[in-house]
Amino acid sequence: MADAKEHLDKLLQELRRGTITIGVLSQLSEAQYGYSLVTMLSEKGIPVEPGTLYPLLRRLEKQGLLDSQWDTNEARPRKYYLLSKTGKEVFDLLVVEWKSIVSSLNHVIENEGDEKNGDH
Amino acid sequence: MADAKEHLDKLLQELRRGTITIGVLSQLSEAQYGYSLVTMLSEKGIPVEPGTLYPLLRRLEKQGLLDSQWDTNEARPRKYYLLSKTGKEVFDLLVVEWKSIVSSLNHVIENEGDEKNGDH
DNA sequence: TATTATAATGTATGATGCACACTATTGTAA
DNA sequence: TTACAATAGTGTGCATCATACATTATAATA
Repeated sequence: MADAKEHLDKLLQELRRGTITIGVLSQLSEAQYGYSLVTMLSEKGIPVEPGTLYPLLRRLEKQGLLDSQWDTNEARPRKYYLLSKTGKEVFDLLVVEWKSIVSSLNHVIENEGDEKNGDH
Repeated sequence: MADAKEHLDKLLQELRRGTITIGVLSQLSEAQYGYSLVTMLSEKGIPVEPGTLYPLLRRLEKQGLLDSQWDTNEARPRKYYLLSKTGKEVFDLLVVEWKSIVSSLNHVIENEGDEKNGDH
């Protein structure tokens, strides 16, 4: 029983994987900095470790989906990220595909085990 | 523009990751063998590579979520997999969490960019 | 019979992203 | 000055997935 829980955790981790990216991109129509994203997303039910987020932001920037800019005027320097043009496009496509995945999966989950529809 | 597509593919792969497990588990209230799962899931909009599925099945069995049994009576020997008791429980929990993830994500996707709710 | 296609299972390898556990710096409040 | 919060960063290890390949057995076809 105890290790079923551990396996669950791992499976959940895999499930969440990739969704973090959508979550992040969804918040970057307006510029945000890393720390604000961490708290913001957590409040919205998508907890992200800083050690996960920061590398993610850098990856997305390197891929050209985000633009970044340091703001050194405020108290502590903050690095603001914003969706690039490409990022917007990719985000839109991602959302479309995401919905398709969700719909397929909901379908198999609900029809789970009931195979008895007129094919016998 | 061309490489945005590649990045998309990679992001999608990450998105799908983990969902395959739910898809597989959802079909195993009744015994199935690997090949039948591949075709079955593909028809239902969840394409899986055999080279992905077989290791996955073995993993899940090793974790105690699946039971397996060879059937050597039929033409070609087939290895049938079925949800174990633990597997059922884990699947149910996975589904709950999955729905929660979906709901959180849908929420941030739809509220994308509209931050203007009385907190300033 | 020889050949090809397809059903069916399996393995090895490589790329990649995520969590975790750190380090580091700067404000601010005690 | 001590301590904590805000803010950003790095390095390592693990697990999953895709791709490609290998293998056996049957069915079909020439």
